[in-house]
Amino acid sequence: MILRFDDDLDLNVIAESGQCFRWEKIKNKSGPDIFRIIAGNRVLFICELSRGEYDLSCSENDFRSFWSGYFDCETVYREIRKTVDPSDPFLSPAAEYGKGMRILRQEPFECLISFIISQRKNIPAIRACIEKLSSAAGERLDPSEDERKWLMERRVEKRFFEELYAFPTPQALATLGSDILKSCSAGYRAPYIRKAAEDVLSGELDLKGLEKKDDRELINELMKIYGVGKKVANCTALFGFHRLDLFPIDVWIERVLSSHYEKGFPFDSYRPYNGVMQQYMFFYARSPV
DNA sequence: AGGCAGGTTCTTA
DNA sequence: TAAGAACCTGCC
Repeated sequence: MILRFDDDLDLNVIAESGQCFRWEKIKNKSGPDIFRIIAGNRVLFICELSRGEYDLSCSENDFRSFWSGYFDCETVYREIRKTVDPSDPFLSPAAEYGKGMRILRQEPFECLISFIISQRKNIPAIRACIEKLSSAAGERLDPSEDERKWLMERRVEKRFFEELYAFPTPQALATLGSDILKSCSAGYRAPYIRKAAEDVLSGELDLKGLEKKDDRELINELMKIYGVGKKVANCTALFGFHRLDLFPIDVWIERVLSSHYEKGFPFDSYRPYNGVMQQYMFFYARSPV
């Protein structure tokens, strides 16, 4: 389907934002690059044809029922971006550089496990680990006939869609052999992953139930999970529970805060969207220039 | 070769 | 309560 969407949506920015780890950019010599997105047990291929015009592999129905929510199409990020203080010497250029950023609505369990994995790993390593886990324990994902047709027409190489795996369910992760878990490069995080999956499976950890808690209480609950500290809890809440005001502080943001905000970041000015500001700052701080 | 990468837990004072 | 060590693994 063709989508016309005039709010901020830059696929390159989101793919490199560090909020999601299963976006793969498929380079295309004879047209716009195509992004393959795996979310839960769904896959979507999408590219930007021209400014504000996107080509998606899904049906309009699938877009309405799932992807539009995933991309958080209801929220107008352009308006949030415009609230950035133009005289802020760091955030202002950061927001300009990160124009097109959105906060995806990702699935809480997938998010939780992904950010547990992320500790002391760089982004390529996080991706690799999640891919290994998914192919070891995830359900096989097969594009529909229509999607295949879409892919063939655009000359997408088969290796990009012939063997895809969903993110593993709590059940699958809880019962995965620890030797296999280790072989997915989970390292010392393996017991954390196992325990979190077991707790969700047993009902001791009720992620669905956490949705009604306020931000403070949600963070509190997430931090009770073995292997989840302040940073992972904040990332899970921001990206997995769509708590747009939460502001995860990792090493990159820490550097930004200490070098540009000695007197403190103006959180009060950006409520309830401090998390969006965090994404601009993170993306800008990590930019090659 | 040794340090480091989107941290957290465990130990010690 | 706070600082420091230890932790898997892969990549420079």
